[in-house]
Amino acid sequence: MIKFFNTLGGKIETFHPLQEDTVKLYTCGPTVYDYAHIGNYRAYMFEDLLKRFLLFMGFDVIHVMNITDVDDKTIKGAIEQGVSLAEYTEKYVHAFFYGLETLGIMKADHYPRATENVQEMAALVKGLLEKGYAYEREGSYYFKIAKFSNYGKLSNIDQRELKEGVRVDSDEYEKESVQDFALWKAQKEDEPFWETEIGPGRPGWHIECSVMSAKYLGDTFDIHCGGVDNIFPHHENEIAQSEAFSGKKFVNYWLHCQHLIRDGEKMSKSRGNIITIQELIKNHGTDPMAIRLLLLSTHYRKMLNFTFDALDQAKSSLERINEFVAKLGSLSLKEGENPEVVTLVDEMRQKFIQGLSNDLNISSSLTAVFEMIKKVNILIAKEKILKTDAENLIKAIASINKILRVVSFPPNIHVNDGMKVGKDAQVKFLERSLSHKIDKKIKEREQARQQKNYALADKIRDDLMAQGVVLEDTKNGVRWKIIKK
RNA sequence: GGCGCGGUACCCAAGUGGCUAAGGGAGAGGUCUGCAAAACCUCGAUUCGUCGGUUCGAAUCCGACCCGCGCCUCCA
Repeated sequence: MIKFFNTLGGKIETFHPLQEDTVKLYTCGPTVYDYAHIGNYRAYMFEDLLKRFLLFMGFDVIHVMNITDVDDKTIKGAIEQGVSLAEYTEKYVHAFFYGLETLGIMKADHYPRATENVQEMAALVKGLLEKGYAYEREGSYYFKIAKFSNYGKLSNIDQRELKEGVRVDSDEYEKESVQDFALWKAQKEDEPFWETEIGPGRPGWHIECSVMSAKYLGDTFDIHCGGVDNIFPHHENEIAQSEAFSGKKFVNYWLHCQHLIRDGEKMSKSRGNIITIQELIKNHGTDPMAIRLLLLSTHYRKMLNFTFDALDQAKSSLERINEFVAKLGSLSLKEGENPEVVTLVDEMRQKFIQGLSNDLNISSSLTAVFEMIKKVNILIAKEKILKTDAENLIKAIASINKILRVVSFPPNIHVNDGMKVGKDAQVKFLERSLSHKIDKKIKEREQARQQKNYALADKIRDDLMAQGVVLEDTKNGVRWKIIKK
């Protein structure tokens, strides 16, 4: 039984998709006016966890993520730089996908762009106009909130309780009511515009999600995600537009993730406290998988306070798992299977699934993994692990790694997890090309050690260390690995 | 002012009525080692923001309060 916290209603609910084995998922994508920061990626990471978990549980997932490539900020940026809107946004779109790939976030099935769906948006505005939910003022169109009685259901904001006198866009002064929002903005001088059946202009922000979700997922679909800051007004307005137009329920489950904060404050471009993935990797030498685990390991409804200390901790946790897998691969074991291990694997798997089933409680799932590692390590120390056990354990880790996707399997272990990581592939290549050279050095060192020439042995070890290769003397011989920062 | 989220060990973080309050990181001790490193093991909160209340029993439910943060304006 899978349960999620549904913002609509504000409680935990059992998840039932519209179709038994398919989940229709819409996640709010980036506005491509600047480089995405790790706070933005936290949302995409939470959505990745959700999606991978659903896939893991046997659902098909149809995933749509919009790309907002026209809005006030993109227009402003393009004008400032004297380039076309498309030219301006393209580099950020590119960077966005680079970030997804770096962090191992699965691709959506569709990435519709606002600029490619403008005519459909105009058609929706026209439809709302005909049904009396919209009105026109000087070429702009607004949604008439007074007409939509369900307004405020998602965010629990009663219309009357909206703070009076808050800032109103200077170009929207002609609205009937402050709370009404723009569906369509009339053409302005120097700004890009589209010729449509409702006149020249450009879409408002909320309309794109209503149009593009319906286009790929239908009038009603299962899950809609985003950051908590989207609850109001963005998602509230989407509901109003979509339901007013279709007369049907828009979305069954609304899932929102909390913010990533830094030094106690929300990370955002306007506050100037952002950190990008590129910055972490290039300036701090961070392993992208440590970033992934950090973003993943705090429950999505809890604020995540980003610190470099937390990043180090995530990296250490990750290494614990990686070391475990590497150890399993390097042991020389007797044939056979220990029933105790079979039970441990079963328990881990069960608890792992149970955790995620409970509103994506990743902490509980990770605990299951670490508990198993701990118990197996004891068995390894007692030499109670047999060959089949090691294989089963590796399979089990590979299996849950379909969701976590953070584990690096050493070159001698071949797992088909169907996913390649850029960084992993790089490291593996490095390992292969260095392998011969290092083996030679290790032999030299072993010789020196046998002759009790420890000075030479230590020098060889230090030299390799300087090159980022760590040697470890174990019972089964010398093991080496490349240290990733 | 309205609507929300959170406050559990040095740090991160589960647990939401009852066995010893998970797990990870850091630290201390130990095993291993020529020495290291790495790895592994052991240890760690009589206590869950504060104060009351309900209960045989509360970190968990109720009330009040304190603190931090977010949204109400573009924002993941």
